[in-house]
Amino acid sequence: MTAAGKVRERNAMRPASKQRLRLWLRLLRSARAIETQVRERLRIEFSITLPQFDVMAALVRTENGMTMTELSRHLMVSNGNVTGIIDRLVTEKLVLRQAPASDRRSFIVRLTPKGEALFALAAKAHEGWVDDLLADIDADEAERIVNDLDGLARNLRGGEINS
Amino acid sequence: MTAAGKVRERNAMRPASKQRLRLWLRLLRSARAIETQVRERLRIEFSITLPQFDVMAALVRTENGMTMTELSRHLMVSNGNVTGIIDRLVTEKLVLRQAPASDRRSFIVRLTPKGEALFALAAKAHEGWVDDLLADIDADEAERIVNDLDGLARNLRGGEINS
DNA sequence: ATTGAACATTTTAAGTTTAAAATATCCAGA
DNA sequence: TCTGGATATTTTAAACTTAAAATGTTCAAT
Repeated sequence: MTAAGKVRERNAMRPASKQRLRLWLRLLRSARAIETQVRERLRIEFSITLPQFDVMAALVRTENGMTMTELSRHLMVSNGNVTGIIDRLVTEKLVLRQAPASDRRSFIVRLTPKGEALFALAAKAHEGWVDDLLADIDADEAERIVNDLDGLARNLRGGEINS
Repeated sequence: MTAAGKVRERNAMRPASKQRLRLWLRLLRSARAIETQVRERLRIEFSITLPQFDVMAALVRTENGMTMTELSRHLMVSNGNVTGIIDRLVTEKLVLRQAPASDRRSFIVRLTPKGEALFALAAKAHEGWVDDLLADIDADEAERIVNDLDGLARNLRGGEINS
């Protein structure tokens, strides 16, 4: 038997629970490896942090901004967390907080023109980095995994799923 | 054409770079969703944090402990980070630092018997949680994704790959 | 033996993250 | 109108995280 065949046989013998545990560890490890790369490049090339990039990526899709709670849910981070990230983005004049007339509890967060311009550059670079980092995975493989992960995410209460 | 067929056609039209970007966003989202669940349950049931669990998981596999640097590389976190996590685990008497005679720069970190006992319980529970969370993915699917992610990880300098 | 580069770890500063408590506001029902 | 539960956000405390600088140690080449 080939070496690869032996690996397959050994894996097939694992109970499903062990396979899923392996999958989870791989998932975490891969996500961390990519995150580390992206974080470092964002810092060096654009002087922004990954969470700040994530917030801007959420905002750029919306016509009318998002509230703090919407951001928190979309990014799957705690609500208190968003406050600090937005504070720093406001300081850098990349986003602004607007008080809607209708509900004085909430704020609408929007990108400023400066934020839009910076994000456009960063997003373009970001797509290129990811394309390089994932170069070993072709489009079909990528789609298959995306679909598998979609099924997975439906089991987990909480987070939104977006394009 | 079926709705699923339309989705496939639309996805097939995307350039590979967009597909890879989608994959990365899904990967991050799935990992976060699982992490949130695991973190909460570890805290509630075992009063430990996820990073502390990760450290103990690394240590339990070793016969002779690991140095701080080995831990840092294995977990793919910065070296300074490990210091604080170990400090807190030492306070809880779950691990201990040993000074090896050979090299006074380094420390060997080991699980205490208390740490081993706690981790054994937590690891068993953890495997069950992950099995539930990933229940939609069968063993074959899991193995396929694991293999795909392995190929991916090889592109990324740094992190170790482990069973 | 000395020196200097490499290595292991800790420290520091800034930012992120969470859970939980506190504040302020909204809104529906009595 | 009033009251209470729900909602939106901020604050707080503790832990995590990183990058970079500082400290101490090792080791090889002189």
